Amino acid sequence: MNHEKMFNIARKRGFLWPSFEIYSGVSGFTDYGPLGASLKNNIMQKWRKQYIAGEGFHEIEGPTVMPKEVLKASGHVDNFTDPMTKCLSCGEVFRADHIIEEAIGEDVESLENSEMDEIVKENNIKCPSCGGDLANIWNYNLMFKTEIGAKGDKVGYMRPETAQGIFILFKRLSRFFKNKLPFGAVQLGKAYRNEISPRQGVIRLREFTQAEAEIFLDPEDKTHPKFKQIADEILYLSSQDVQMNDKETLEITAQEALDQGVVSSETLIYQLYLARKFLKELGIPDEVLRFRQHLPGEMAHYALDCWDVECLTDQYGWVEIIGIADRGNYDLTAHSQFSNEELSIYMEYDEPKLVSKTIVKPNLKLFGPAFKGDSPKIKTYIENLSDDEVLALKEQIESEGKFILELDNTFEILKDHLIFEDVEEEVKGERIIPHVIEPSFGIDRILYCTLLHSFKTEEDGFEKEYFKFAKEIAPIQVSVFPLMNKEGLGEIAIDITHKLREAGFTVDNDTSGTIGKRYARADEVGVPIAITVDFDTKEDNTVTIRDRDTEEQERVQIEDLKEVIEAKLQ
RNA sequence: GCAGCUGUGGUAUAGUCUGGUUAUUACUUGGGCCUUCCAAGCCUACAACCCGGGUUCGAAUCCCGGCAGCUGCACCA
Repeated sequence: MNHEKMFNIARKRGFLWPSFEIYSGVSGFTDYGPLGASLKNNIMQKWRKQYIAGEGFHEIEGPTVMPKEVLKASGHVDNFTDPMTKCLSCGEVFRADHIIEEAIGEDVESLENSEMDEIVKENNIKCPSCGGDLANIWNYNLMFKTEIGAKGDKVGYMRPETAQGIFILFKRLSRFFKNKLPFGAVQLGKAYRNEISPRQGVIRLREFTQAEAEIFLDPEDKTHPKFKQIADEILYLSSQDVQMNDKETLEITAQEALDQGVVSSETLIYQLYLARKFLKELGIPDEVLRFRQHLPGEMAHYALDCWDVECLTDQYGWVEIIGIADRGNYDLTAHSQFSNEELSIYMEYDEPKLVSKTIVKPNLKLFGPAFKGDSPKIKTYIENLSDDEVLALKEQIESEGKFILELDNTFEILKDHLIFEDVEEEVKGERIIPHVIEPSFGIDRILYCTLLHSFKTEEDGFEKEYFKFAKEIAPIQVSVFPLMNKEGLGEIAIDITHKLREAGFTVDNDTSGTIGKRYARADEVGVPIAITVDFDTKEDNTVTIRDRDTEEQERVQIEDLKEVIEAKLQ
């Protein structure tokens, strides 16, 4: 693990470049060079393979600009902010709550801005650097704000996470999945957060790529059909208990994690397992991973349970690269309220249930004449009472003989106006709001950790530094070189390069320097397979094919190359 | 956002304190020679003073502002 050396080579060979460099750069952004972009695509493609093909989920792609309403409902407009104030004389900007806390020694985090303004006035709090007056407090929102349309009166934001794009499609998705739980939708794409001071390279970006899956579940049934297959897998878990009581990391099977209640559901455990499998196949080993449960105070207010997957780095310490949360029904409930849409799903019972209850209806013979023109609205009120309210009404009328109803007028409802009936009703199912389990991957951070942990150094006369990428994600799959640049070997190498490109491989052709140097260059960027054209090639149409990891060579007929390479890349 | 330190070819650096020649050296990269399988050697070429302003006859060097990086503080729903 060596951030500095790794980062140097990553820059030199075209993985990660600073953004807007010729204009001195802007922090919080990064450019992926040719190999970086390719590596990132390969990682995302692998993610798709695992979560779409592997789990039967489906991918959607929503807009990155969202109207204010969506983010109002999700809570981002109101809560994704810091209160700020500014000195009117020197222009310095401060976190308002921090200045106040410092001045009066009280925690004011939960107060409204206007309340904090009051405190500033009452306590005569001034600018800490020059003593000037402070402006009224405003909220600095971490979202990038923009305008939709020419009139500029429709406020939009760059999405701060991809998840909301899935929640707002719930009705459509639910129908797409034939209204059957569980189902999962995924989205890969950019998200934006205008961080106040991002300083950790690709670890904390203002524009970053997420891959998220939203798995919609029956709240009563969070079992997972494939759980049995992974029940014996060992998991390394740092639970709340482990963290708070300084215990050893748990090393238990998935089944034990479930039985002991360490993780709350089969589906959540299964997702932890999947995350680990994914990272392992990218070349990030168990030793540098930690599965850490959020502490009670750390957990977002909506989360029922939340686990972070963290990866060890030498430069930044433990870095959160994946979050796996049980968000309950928080998001769907919020969007349902704000949009007035029914975001629930009808669950049919295995067997219809017989429910006995009391219903109430107006005794129309007496009801109509008693209330005349007012009867329709009173009737509507009575019919919309909940089961419990009907019981309460019945009780009151039976004991007191009447019920006073306050609508736009006061009405006196007598016992004779109503008919109560005890009935048995057959209920075939009910509408429920699904719970959501969300694995959320930070692709840029995962790419960084992949680079870091694929990076190897060896002392071999000189220092050898190279990326040993998992074959599946190597940005260049094959390098082809002539042994020497003469007697037409170069032309044969170019010919093979073209043929392999047509066969669908990413192929590099390298003719400069010596053969040893070319191998070294290929190794540096983790090319798994190198092919050398030599003088025998001209005689018998064979080439040597060399495996990066074993350095073993074998001779292969040119026409067999495609199959041999395919087999080696498996 | 605050404080401190830093900023020279692709990389690593000399020069900055004490202003003055064509900005040092190595590696890398491109072209060539040589070379029969893992960074050999030789020739050659490309390539830099973070940006802007100021002081000065003259600024990589001194001063101011900005940007970026590192460290600490703060922030990270």
